[in-house]
Amino acid sequence: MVTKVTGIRVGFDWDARHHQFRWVLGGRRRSRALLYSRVMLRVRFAPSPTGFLHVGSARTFIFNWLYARHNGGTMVLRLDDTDVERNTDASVNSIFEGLRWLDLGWDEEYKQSERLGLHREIAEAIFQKGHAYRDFTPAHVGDTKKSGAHQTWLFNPGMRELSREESDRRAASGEPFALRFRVPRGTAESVRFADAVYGEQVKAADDIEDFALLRSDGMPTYHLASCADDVDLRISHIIRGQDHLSNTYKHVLIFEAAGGKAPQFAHLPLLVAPDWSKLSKRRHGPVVSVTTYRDAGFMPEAFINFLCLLGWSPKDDREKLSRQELVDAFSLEGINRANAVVNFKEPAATPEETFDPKAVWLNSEHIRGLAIDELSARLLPIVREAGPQVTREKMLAITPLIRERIKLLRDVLTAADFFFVDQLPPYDVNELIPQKGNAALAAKVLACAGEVLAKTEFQHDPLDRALRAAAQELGLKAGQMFQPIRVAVCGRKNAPPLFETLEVLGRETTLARIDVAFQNLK
RNA sequence: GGCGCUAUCGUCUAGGGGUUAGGACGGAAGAUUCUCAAUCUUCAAACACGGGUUCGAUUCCCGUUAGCGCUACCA
Repeated sequence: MVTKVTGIRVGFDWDARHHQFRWVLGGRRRSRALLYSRVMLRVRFAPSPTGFLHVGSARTFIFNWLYARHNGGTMVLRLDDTDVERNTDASVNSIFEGLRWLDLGWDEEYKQSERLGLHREIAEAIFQKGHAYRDFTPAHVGDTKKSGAHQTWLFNPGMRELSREESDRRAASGEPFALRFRVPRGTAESVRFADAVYGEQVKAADDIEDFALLRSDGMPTYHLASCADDVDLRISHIIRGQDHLSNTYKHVLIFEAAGGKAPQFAHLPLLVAPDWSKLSKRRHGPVVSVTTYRDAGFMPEAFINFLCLLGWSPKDDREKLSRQELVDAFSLEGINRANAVVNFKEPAATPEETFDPKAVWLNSEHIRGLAIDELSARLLPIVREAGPQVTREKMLAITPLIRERIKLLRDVLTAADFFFVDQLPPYDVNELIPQKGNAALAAKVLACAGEVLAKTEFQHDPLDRALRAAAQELGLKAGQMFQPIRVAVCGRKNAPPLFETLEVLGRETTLARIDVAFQNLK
């Protein structure tokens, strides 16, 4: 394991001369290192840039970050980009875009492709120690699963037993080979590790195949590169998806062969689709991509909150948790073992129907938890980008009227639309007609309202008094009076409370819209 | 096929040898305000199945089933 003391490196270091990891204790400042000696917690998030950042990866990132922050540890971001065939810049950008939106940050950043020398050295060392062998079998083409190769293979016969002399000779002659790990066979040995989530794990070495370390083009495989970097970067805890649980045996083997000690593992249950299948962009569309949530108007803190509740629980009845509350509450013990369904709807109609209802609800909770000026500041760019060049002041006045009426930030565009235009788009004139009334009554109400509002101060209380008085005079219920006015100024029945709305709209706009409605009624 | 992981309301989960199996979302009904929303109240809704162990299992063990993962010179 790796320790570090403020600013001083303590832990495993790769010793190129002796082909192994060695313990190092803080160089010149050894005495101080000993003084402050404590285990430094280091975690990493290691996405491979072969696609956009998806929600499962985001959750892995978040859990790592939470664990680091909870324990005062270090968060490492490492791009696992050893698959040159499939890596794309677009993917790298998408991942950073997603992570930036999450706004959690990280402390150190690495790229595996810049560390190939280290990987090869370690592969060489493992080979020199006899834990690996050259496999000159030509690479399989295509998907072996589909080509009917369902039988278990554990090693390539003939290659494992190749003498060192012959192996060297064929390698020297330029024959391509993959380097495979020589897993102990027929020894009744087993590989074990303790997983912080899944408990004690044991597997017979005989059931582990001779996995590749190096491809025939000399590039490291994921297993090798990942483990080599984990040791070199002194990662203390590997928190990752459960799809790696069975790979972990191989990793333990690599850690041990490289002369290091395996870190602590914690595997996370997977996020799956409503039909329990794996989340995939091809099958489930954009709902699996983090940026989709951003673009739909989720707030990062709500999205993070939602993801944390998938496969983890604070063990009390809290649902809405702030970033800090999550940091405080997070622990590996709270992680579940069963896969969690992201309950989105497959055929997407409206954004609200697409996403997991709980995510939407949490977002509305976080919106309501925001101070008006803060919420207003988040809403403003969304509105401006959509067209209307509202002023900051006006947005600030509108915000309290819609805060409890929007679930996603983008809902501001539909909830406050009538504040953003000079003239209302056409609406159904029949909407102007109040309960138990007709067009004539609506016209009467609007005419009256026009008169009253022309001479009323545009403040909540005066408006309230004046309009209620007018209703009484006309012998109408308040609701019958308010509806025609509301529809006249908002263009629809469902809108924020009337007096506040009129106050923000102002006398001029209000009267103009009432007049238009009055004309339309004829 | 082989190896492994998992199984509590529709979904996320709490719980754990004796409980009215708790909470949340979503759903339904009602209250309330000028509509909507918010809020409040109430209701419906779960321990996958079969064997053990036990005085007693949803909880522990075994099996079945189902889902998922790994089984690539992908990560």
